[in-house]
Amino acid sequence: MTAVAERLSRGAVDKFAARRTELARAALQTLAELGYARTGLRDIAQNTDFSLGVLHYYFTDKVDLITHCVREYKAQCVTRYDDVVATAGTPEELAEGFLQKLAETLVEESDLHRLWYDLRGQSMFEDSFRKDVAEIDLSLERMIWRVISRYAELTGTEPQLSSRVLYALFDGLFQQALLRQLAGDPAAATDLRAAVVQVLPQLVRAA
Amino acid sequence: MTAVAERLSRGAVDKFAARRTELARAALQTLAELGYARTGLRDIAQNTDFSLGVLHYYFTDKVDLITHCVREYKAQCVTRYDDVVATAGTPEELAEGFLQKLAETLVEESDLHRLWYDLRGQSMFEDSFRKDVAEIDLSLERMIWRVISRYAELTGTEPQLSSRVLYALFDGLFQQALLRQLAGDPAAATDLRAAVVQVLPQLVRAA
DNA sequence: GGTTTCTCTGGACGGTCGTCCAGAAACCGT
DNA sequence: ACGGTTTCTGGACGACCGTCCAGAGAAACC
Repeated sequence: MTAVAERLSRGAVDKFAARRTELARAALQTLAELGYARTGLRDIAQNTDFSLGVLHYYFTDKVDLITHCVREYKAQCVTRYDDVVATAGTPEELAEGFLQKLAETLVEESDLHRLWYDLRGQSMFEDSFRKDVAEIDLSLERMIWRVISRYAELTGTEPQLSSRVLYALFDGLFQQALLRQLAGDPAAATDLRAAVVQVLPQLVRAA
Repeated sequence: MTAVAERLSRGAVDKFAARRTELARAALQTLAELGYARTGLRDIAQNTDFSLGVLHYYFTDKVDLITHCVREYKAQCVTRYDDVVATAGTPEELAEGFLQKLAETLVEESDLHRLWYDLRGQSMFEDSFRKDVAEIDLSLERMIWRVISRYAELTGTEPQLSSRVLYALFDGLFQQALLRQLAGDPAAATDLRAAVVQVLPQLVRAA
């Protein structure tokens, strides 16, 4: 049993876990800035108030740390559209709220999103990430499903495609928009909105 | 002027360029196996009949090598569906041929495809790759466009979405299928076929 | 207040990385 | 057969990597 696991299984988990989260959050920021391939533990430590050693004190190894980063990322973004879904009373309102958030996060959190695609790509090579990445992908799929199924409900229609396919389509649109956003294309967000506006009505149809 | 550039600008380019291509091809294979983050120049050299030094003899640095890998990749896959497009006489024939190739490459060239997504992800962090990646992405977009516009032609309809949006949608579908394929899901290819069959007819409509 | 436990530091360790080069080997026209 | 050029080798270089630890400092407990 590692020191970390031992520590976690004991009583006062709160403070220990809190610091882990704090460190994971800092690591997330550094990773989003540099990318997985170019981020070392020293880069991460330098982004905190602590030294390199603490990372090994709170995490067993690099994989453990990055796994917690990924979990932190998930917590941060999986509920992004839930407010909109909960409060929208008309399909137009829902669509507009969804589009707004979509374009907003594309521009303002582009670094975080590119990290997600980076890590999902890593999971195609490294088994250690596969499980967590797959879990997050599923969470994102459900997030999209909540939006679309609610949209269908509000329009009195039903989704014509499975949750999986719907997510794949939106993910493709978002990823292309992100590429253009990061390349400095000022029209990336606008074009993403336009694309979704075009696609959205075709995904649902009268039951 | 570097030694490599000097060599290239002279007369007998053929043999030099041929070896560069040979090395790039070997590098491509190694990268597809290990991924960008875990592939060193020594791994690549070990996959050839030569030593580490030759890599620096034929390429100025790692970026130069990988750039040529990416170009090699492009040459290898951008014409994948052109035969089908050229020979298909009916929409059904085209759709079936497209689906066949799509599922085939998903299974048999999954390593190469995951490398593409890996490198495209890298281009979100590293400027040096951005230009080449964007160019290949455009080539792939046009590849998809040739398929879809021909499909529309054969059905007497017209594409309802722009080339860019169409590519983003297919790319999303393919990437999700690839993730499942690499995770060992035996239904990945079948499900991709099913998804495309569902989506394809919705993308074109009577002019 | 003394002692145990938790937290953190700063540096060391072996290993791998990209880069570079002196010189051997192969190839060339003459 | 020979001198010049191209091609290739094998190893060296400094930098950076993840990991680990001895011990300093802080906190908690008796």
